[in-house]
Amino acid sequence: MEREVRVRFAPSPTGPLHIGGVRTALFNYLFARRNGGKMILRIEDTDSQRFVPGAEDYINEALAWLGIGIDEGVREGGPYGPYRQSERRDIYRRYVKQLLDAGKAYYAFDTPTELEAKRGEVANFQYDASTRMQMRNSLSMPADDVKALLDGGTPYVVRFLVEPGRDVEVDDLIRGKVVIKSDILDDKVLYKSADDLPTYHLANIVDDHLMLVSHVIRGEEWLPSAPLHVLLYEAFGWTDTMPQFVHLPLLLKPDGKGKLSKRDGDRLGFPVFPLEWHDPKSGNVSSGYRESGYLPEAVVNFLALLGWNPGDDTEVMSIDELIDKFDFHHCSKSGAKFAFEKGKWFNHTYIQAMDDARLAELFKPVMLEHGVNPEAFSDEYIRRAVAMVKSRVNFVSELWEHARFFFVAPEEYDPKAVKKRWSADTPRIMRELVGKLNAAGDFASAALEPQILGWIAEKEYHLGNVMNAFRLAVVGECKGPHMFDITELMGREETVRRIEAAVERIHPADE
RNA sequence: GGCGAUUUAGUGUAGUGGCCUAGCACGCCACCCUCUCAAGGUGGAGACUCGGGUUCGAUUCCCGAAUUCGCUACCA
Repeated sequence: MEREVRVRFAPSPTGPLHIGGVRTALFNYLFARRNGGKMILRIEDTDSQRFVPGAEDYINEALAWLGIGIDEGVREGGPYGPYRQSERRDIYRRYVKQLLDAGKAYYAFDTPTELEAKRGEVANFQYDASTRMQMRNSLSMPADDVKALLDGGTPYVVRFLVEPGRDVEVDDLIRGKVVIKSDILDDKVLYKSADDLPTYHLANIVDDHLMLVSHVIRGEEWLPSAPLHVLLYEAFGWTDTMPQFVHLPLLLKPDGKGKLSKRDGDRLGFPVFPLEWHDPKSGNVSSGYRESGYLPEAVVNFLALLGWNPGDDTEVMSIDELIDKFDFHHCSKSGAKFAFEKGKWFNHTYIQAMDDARLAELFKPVMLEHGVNPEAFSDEYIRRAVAMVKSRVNFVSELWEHARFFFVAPEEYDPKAVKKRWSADTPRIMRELVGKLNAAGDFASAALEPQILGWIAEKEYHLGNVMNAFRLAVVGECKGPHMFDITELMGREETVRRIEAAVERIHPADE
């Protein structure tokens, strides 16, 4: 019978959550929801050396921003807690002892310095069946000596005893069966007495087992250690409930080589973190998707399509649609270069589809940043202004450069446009235009347009020149939405004021 | 070096032996639309890593090579 789907996202709080980690979290979430299962967030803080304060909060906030819901975790609680590994020491100790008692693990007293020296003198040194008897451990030393060291409080680690000569099989949902020889595996450290904490491998297996995890969905960088994990399940006698492994392809640098790293973002001009991160140690600030103006639903959609597809040509999908279509059958096996250009397009697409009122709300802080108080304008005015220019932006922040003229009269005029569209005769025509605008009854776009166009035709003026001079006066440059839509929103008074100001201030380039 | 994974246009991908003169999207180019800039519409350039097999027939199956990536810590 099928067991309940329970997946976990298990980041380690050593810094801000990376966008690749976000993708892993997303796939876990999508799979859990698709199968009516549970999503667990487990904090893997077994490396006391690399712990970074604030990282855990960051992880929670980032997932919340993206809409990746957690069913069980540090904040949410749940029946299999605690969900922070540093709080599970008792549990790990018990299982380490179990392995020790069963002879599947042993004590090792080699210091890090000794190991380092060994690696220096022996090429490709590996702590395994071929070398362990030459090292200082409970296998190579007399029992009395071991006991003495232990009693004396000598720091030690517990290593997993890997039996050589075996083919270890890992069944992966994306890659099929992967077989490796146990000979090439080393006796991994499972536990370190120095901080009374297990390493990833032990904690991971114990927790996944205890938390009833059905599918381990993680990045491909874990594939090489999956055989070790299989061996661990065997050693504990848990093979019948061993989770199904799924190793996701990695997110690669967009330009050259290697997996996407924290440095790449600022180097290539796109964020690699969901949220802005202020490093507590260095004080460095790394940009985030949220602060860069990305919409969470766009980020989710974009990320979902990096390494997965719905099996058809559909690309724009809400998170609910993604959940509905998600499966591992359509996951690709190879790493995906991080295509941030397409990410922009997704954001563009989501902005177009967004409700104008919501977009206007998102735009208000941007106005404030540019010294314009949104309170000085009606919500409707802002909403309509934003609606008119949104088709040309990828980000909410870009709305400003396209819509600023709705809020601030031009202070200067694009010199190239002036040169092209503002001739000696233009001021006269513009004054005439002002007269027409003042005389016009209805200032609505549909009503005003035929009147002005009619006047231009009647006078046999050059349509392009007049309209562009008009635009130049009102907008400050020759671009933007339909001219009469602009004037309708701006109103007669402001339109006329701007034309008069332009006539005052623009002097056609001499010669 | 060892081990593993991987391989369709610049990028993300569809494709499970004939429907492929290889589809879609981003990006790029052109045209249309148009008072401008976008958006939108239409069209275009652009790919099955290579070499052997298997087969009547391979992008699709097998073998080999190459490529790229990952792992190789008392980090995850």
